[in-house]
Amino acid sequence: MYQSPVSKRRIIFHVDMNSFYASVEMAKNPELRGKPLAVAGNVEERKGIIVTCSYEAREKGVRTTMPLWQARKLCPNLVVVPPDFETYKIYSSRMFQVLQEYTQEVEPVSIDEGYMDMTECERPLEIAKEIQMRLLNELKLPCSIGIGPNKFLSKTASDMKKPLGITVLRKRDLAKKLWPLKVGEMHGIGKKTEEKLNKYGIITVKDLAEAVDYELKHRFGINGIKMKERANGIDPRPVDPSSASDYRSIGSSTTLSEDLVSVTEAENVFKKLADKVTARLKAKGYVALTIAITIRYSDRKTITRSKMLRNATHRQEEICKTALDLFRRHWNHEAVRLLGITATEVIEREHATYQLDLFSVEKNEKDALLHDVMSSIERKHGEGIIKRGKN
DNA sequence: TCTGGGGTCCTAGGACCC
DNA sequence: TCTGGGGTCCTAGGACCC
Repeated sequence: MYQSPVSKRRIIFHVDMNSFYASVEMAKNPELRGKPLAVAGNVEERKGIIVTCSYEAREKGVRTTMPLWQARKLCPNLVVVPPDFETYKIYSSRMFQVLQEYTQEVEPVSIDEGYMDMTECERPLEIAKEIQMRLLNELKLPCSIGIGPNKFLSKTASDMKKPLGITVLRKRDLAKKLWPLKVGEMHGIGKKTEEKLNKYGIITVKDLAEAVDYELKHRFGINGIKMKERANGIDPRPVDPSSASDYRSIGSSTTLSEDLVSVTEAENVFKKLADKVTARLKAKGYVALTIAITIRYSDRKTITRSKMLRNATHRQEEICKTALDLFRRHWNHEAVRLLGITATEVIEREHATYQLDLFSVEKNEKDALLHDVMSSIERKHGEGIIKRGKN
């Protein structure tokens, strides 16, 4: 039988920081330790939701995404602090620095979790303990570590014991540890998919592991097959250290303090959103080929509308104008709760092709001509335009 | 007094081309 | 005379995760 090169037995760690934002706040300010602490968005009631909370707060029933007023009702002495993302990023990079001392094969998944390929490690359990202790002693941050033969199992393992857990999940443990769980507890299966699976009589992970391939394929597409593989402990995805560094999209959105009902108001919001998106594109050296907007109405119905640009851009005015055009064209005049701008199809600026070719000027009509002329003026001023290209 | 903001990936339909 | 099938691009929306 053909043996793929990745069939070598692997040892994968999943390191997951416990209530990361709250833990950083406590590391920063030790007086907060042992208190029911919540990091909550804008203290304005409408935006006030729990982003993360300490285990002391969880004991009282406080949960992530819960509105602040509700959390305070459950836990009257809740200490609430606003998020401080700059500090979280600093702690995050220190955390990853520690992980990188053990292997170069570290793949950050989010600000507070990552995979490590520890296949070459002789004593994984001891090393996991060492990493956990170092993060706790040096950064004052607790974490859970899952150890398994692939990403899915290590991720599942790290979830099994929190806080400060170390859990090994081997293939031979599947029937005992994974299969009794409800399918919704599997990473990657959310509420909707769980409901759909339940409808077909698939309740536990064991049911999924034993389900008939063609039925899954028929009802869930390629994802159905993947779900079944995971339920059987199969996951060939490699740990990819480079995957975290490239973005697919960069966006910014805001829930308004009051519903908005005019284009003028929308214009003001889009200006600020475009400022943010522009700043972040520039900071990362990206330009965008497509601009999308999100409109959420007061009944929470949400639409997205997008437009491709002729030239990749990171310019605030162009992003703002495109967003506003989209808004004018698609807004149904009902009250708006949230607006967002997302730059998608982002590419590194230096990799984009610079050009102002006669062909496209001939092909496109007046506004293209105008646009290109404007752009060429900008280029003289060092702004440079970037042309959508096929390379 | 309900429910933020940052993302990723997948699907599906219509337009268009060969 | 009257219509195949494949591929790609673009747009919209949904599900999921942290």
